[in-house]
Amino acid sequence: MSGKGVRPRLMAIHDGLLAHFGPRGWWPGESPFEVMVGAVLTQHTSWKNVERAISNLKALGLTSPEAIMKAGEPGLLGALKPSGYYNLKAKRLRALCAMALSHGKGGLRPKVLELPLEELRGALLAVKGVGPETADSIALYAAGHPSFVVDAYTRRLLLRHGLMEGDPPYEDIRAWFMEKLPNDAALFNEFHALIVAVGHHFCGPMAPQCGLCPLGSDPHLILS
DNA sequence: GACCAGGCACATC
DNA sequence: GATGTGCATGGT
Repeated sequence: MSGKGVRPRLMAIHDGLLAHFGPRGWWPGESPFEVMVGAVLTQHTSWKNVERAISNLKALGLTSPEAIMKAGEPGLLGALKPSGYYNLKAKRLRALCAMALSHGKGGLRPKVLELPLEELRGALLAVKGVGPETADSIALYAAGHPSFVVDAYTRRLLLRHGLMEGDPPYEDIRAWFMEKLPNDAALFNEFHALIVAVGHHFCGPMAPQCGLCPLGSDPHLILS
């Protein structure tokens, strides 16, 4: 879909969701580094389980890239267990930490986060186990860059509203949002968080029907 | 017991 | 390039 009416429509969706759900306060995390960890651990995993794993890491003092490298893979497995895919995530987490440390330390706010957006994104995407959604989550929520995060709910929202058609690749959807919306990290932050909120509301296990798919139960909210 | 969750890499056709 | 599969726990 093209046309000048798109931005107002997107903003109306954003505003409607904000009015309904309130500010989401994303990302839940005490430091940029904790956001980075959470971004990897939440891959295809509910946030509840990620919280347990993060809590385990904290209890073991594994709260910095250095500590996680020092712990080794086996030293992470137990803590990561509740978040699922723990063998995989131990590797991914360490690969991310190694990359971060290669750009200098920085403790709870690793130096790598100071890179310009596209450089940071490239560095993140070069890490095995960090795909576009994880990279953009880190760029936006840990570094504060205006990088729009696209997830499964975002896709459904666009298709449900007829804003895009077919099965556009991740990069196209991200570029589309970034072209239509003002370049504002705070807006991207809230918008993605609100999309996840409405996704949970309509598509989560509790929802009898999905409001973002053609079976929609309450289109008013997201069509407003 | 089936299905899903704030993905990603890799194999195969 | 499109589609399929492994990775794994915890809630509904």
